[in-house]
Amino acid sequence: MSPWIDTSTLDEFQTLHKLDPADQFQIYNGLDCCVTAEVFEQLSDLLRKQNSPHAQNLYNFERGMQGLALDMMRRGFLTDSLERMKLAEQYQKIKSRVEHLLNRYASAVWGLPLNPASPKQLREFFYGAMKLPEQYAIYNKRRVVSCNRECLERLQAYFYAIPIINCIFESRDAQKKISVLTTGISSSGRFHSTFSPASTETGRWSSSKDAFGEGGNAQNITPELRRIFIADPGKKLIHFDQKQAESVVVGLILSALGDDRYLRAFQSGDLHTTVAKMIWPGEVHDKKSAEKIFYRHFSYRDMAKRGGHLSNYRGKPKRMSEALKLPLDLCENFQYIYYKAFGLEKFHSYISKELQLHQSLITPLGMQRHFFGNPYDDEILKEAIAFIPQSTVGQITSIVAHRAWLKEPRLEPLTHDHDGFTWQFPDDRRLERDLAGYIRDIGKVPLKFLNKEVTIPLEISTGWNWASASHPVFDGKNPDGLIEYKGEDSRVRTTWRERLA
DNA sequence: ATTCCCAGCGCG
DNA sequence: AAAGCGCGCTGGGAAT
Repeated sequence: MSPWIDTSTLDEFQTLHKLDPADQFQIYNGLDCCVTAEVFEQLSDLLRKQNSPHAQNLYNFERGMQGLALDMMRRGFLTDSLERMKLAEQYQKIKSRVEHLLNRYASAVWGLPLNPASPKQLREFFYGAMKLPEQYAIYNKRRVVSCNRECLERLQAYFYAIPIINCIFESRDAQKKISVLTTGISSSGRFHSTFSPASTETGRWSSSKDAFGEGGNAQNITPELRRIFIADPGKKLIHFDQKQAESVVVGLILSALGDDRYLRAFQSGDLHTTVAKMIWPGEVHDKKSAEKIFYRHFSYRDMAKRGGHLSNYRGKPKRMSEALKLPLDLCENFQYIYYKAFGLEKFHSYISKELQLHQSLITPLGMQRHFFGNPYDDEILKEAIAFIPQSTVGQITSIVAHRAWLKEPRLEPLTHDHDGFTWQFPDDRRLERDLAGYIRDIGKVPLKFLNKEVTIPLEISTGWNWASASHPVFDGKNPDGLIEYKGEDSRVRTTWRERLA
């Protein structure tokens, strides 16, 4: 028999800690339920007083996503343990080797070892011991002396620093991957994440460690590591992504403002390839040549995508030249042509005007975001310019996943990555065709902005691991990876057969 | 020994 | 003066 406890007068030290643990848990439970209910009463009151359909819609929308999110969190994503251990070992070897080498270089310079993960040591080493000119990066609108990748790349102009910097890059790359491969995968070999449908400014989902502190963010896994993520035995992955999604939304807005050139460029072919052709007319003439590697694991097309995005969202040529490793004059020229070709300044000035009139924006899907900063400030303007495309695309993904979750139990939800979503389903060719058709159907989410309407096309792919089969990093050696589904997939699960043999 | 912040970096 | 936006995690290192 538990005592009556009045929590409004409960003293933590005088009373609570003297109760037996069962009673303490009861109190904890009671507070968890009752305080939540009290918060709800207060919040719904606020919502009523605000009398805004947008706020109520957003609340309903995000609340409705919780079941789907919980389903994904409980299921987790199976990983290939053997492959995972092999990769982790491989990166660990690379890391020890380059760090050994790095320490030899460092000893020669300043008689001490050098930890490539320590910003402090790196600064002292390059700008102190080696006397190289200080390089700056910008964090949180602050300009600081830094040794991040861009800064070190600039230091490669000093030839004697090149081998040292290369060691640091190799070590950092390896470490990043090791941490994903080794941190907290449950004993069943599954990677679990928390998915939060209501934690971002834009209405995107966020992903993080699971409730037990294991697993991690499933939204920042590199193409290379995605190969570790596999379908359960007897299952196959099906994935959609929204093609050039944010660009379409920018195109929709421009079109509603009376300029449909950007939307037309998208409708007449691959937009990012078109942009790549504009930047590298000598190297890129079609989609195939656009997919050649340009820098690290980025293709020309990837770079064009980033350059286009950056320019759409008001990135300047200087920033672009650093991000895309291109000469400044080329970027200035590119952006001049790009803006002129598509009339992007109309998009920017429209957002600026809305911001100044209302201090808020409403997306084609009815999500409203308030901007509390100075509406004449460029910083707020940039947030606002990025808001509508980001929000719209993220919410479409959620809508499609939610529709499937309500109606199609054979689609087991696994991950949400902003412009795309991945499920697994029982590995059967007829079912595969039906489900691909089903996703294509529910994937049609018309967007209306002012007087214009557009629907973002989906690309559907299937496979047994989460990496693209055709991604350049695999050099054609990922036969089980995702490939675009065009009515039939004649493959069988190769690695699985080898594993059983 | 633990907590907190920063720098750096992955994804969309 | 110049700066795309949105997230979350790790390791280093200072603070507690």
